[in-house]
Amino acid sequence: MKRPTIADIASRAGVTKAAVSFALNGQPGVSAATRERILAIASEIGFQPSSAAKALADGRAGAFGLVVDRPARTLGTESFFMQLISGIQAELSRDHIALLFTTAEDQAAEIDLYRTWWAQRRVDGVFLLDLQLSDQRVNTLQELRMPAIVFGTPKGSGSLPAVWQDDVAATRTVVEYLAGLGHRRLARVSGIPRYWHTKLRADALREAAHAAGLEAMSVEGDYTSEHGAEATRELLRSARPPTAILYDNDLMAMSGLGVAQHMGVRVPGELSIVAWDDSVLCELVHPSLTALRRDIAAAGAEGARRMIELVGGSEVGDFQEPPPVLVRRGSTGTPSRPAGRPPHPAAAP
Amino acid sequence: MKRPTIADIASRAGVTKAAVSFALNGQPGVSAATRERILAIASEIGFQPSSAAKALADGRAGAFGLVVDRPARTLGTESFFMQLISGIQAELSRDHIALLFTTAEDQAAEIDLYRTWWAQRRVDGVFLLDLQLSDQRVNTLQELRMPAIVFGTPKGSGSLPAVWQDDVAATRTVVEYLAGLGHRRLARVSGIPRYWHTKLRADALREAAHAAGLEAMSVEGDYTSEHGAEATRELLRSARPPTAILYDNDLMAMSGLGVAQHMGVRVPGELSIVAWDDSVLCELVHPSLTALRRDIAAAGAEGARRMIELVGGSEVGDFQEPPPVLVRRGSTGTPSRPAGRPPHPAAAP
DNA sequence: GCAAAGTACTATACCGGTTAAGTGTTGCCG
DNA sequence: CGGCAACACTTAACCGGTATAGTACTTTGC
Repeated sequence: MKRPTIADIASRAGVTKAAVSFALNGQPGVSAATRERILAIASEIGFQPSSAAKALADGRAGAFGLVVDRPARTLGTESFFMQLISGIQAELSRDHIALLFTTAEDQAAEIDLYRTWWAQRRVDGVFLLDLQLSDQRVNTLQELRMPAIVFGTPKGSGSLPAVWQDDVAATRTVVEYLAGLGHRRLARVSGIPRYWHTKLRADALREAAHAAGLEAMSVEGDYTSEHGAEATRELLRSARPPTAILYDNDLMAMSGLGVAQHMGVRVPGELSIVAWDDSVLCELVHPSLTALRRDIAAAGAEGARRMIELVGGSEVGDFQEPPPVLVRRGSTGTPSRPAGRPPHPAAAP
Repeated sequence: MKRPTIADIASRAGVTKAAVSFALNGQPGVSAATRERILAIASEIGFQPSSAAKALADGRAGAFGLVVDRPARTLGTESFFMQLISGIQAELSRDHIALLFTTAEDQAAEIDLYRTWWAQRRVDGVFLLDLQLSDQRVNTLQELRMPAIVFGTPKGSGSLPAVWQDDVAATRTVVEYLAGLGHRRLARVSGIPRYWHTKLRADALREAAHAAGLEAMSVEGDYTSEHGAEATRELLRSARPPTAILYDNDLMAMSGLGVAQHMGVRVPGELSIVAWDDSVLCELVHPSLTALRRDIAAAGAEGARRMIELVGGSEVGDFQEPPPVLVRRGSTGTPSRPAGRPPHPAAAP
């Protein structure tokens, strides 16, 4: 009933603990015959090494950490985390590495947690999310010399390797698509401005719109449906409302759609809507939402692979994900009433 | 730069490791003066005990596990897990206990994971979700003598303590509310039938409807929006469609609402909708959805407390959560066209 | 005034692995 | 046939804590 140790295997095989350790880890020092006998016994009694003993002996916790510091309620896009975690875990489970996952009240609590985990040797490294413009976590981790992989832009990640998607190219894709449909006035409901990706997307929108000869405006949001609704009302009530809005997440896009419909603005007839982050929500509403889809699980897996290399002592570089795919659905179309302009001015130069 | 150990503290305090251990753990065996000196040094150098060493010495991993085996895509939008985890973590962090969280492909993989965790002494216990009618996990955990807390009905949880909500009472609340509004024909779009809570709710609906003199029908769903939509179409096309539908989760309720509106069925005029599980989604749609709200984080915290007691060796019993609250919103009302009956037959006995 | 009891420690074994150093046997070569 | 290397192990230290047994010194009791 008691969980077996290498000592149990050793006595049953008539050798010492050391021989068992060699056999189990593929080290030289035991004959092939003995090795096989030991492995047979180990698998027969279902031996698994104690993670604590292993951690103590080799100085590796055999675990990584992931903390989310957004308040639990406003996490609109939880599917993100589940997908990320299952992608990460797919890689980690092969090496029997565990993932510590938790939520934190704020960034200070998150940093505290890193300090504690590191001091306790609970984890060998952590995954960082939602990089901010001047991110204290990066400094802390570098100072602790704690391995970390950033999911997000390498800008501002310091020496920490990043797994990132090209927000600039993605923005350009959306702008060109909308321009091609005949839109001339775009708006964006952004996420929280202190995040790097928010800034990158904002800059990219400005540039891409300029390059395509379009007007672009921006309203700040915070990923909640309330802000999505409020921002949409504001935009649609303005003197020269946009004919297309790009939302920084699916939840705001959804509530924006609701607001537009409530105000009697036809989608996509009078307003096209694009969501950043595809999800089941986008398919669920009427019309369904055109969205940027990203393979989150693949990013998680890539990050996990890099983390393993990193704690193994290798030099690890940044990794750029394949560009997100624009999934075209019912919420985007040719603007039928483009506020005093012909429907397809782009087609008539 | 190296992380300090009790040996470092011992040499700085001029005592042995044992004295430091006594001082840090509040054991007798050191004078008050020495204890204070040791504690001062410990906090000065930011000492935290190595979790591995501690685990090895006292046989406790200092961590619990939580596995979800629903496919990552379908559990996407439910904030359930985040809330549960933050509730659990709120209790665990006080004792510096970690939470291992991961997803598994299916139940077999989940059970494998439990076996591995237990054999490796990675966790001291696990939290179980979505109890099924004949749940192999319960058998496995009992056989391994692995501590576990079930989030869900005590029926079928065997000897494992459960933290549960009274689905029967909640169902009755909904039925009585709808009956009070004048509804006479109810339907339910259920979750996956192999789950205990699905069965309990089904039985409860039948009984409560019978008691209130109502008709009740049921269609099977699987928590995805596709099934929610399909089931709704089926119900509304039937010869005698219901005037109210109770959905087993928010996502199916949302898509049901969409289908109804698409079919030209007015909500709540011709159809009332109630969702099990409140979330931001329910507030987001038009009309907003009446829903059963449960304090998930509180349940998580309660489960965590019980888990700590359980691995501490105490006898732990089941805990019944406060009944879920019915949050009344725009999706429910008096049936204006109750299929050939007067609007308020309940009021005219 | 001296044994018994208590206090404040130290010394050490132990948890279950890994690993460097040591030992006995065999094989090969000149 | 002696010497040395290679092999197949064993011995023992170590990781960083906890816990038990032991020791020196002080206090208490009669």
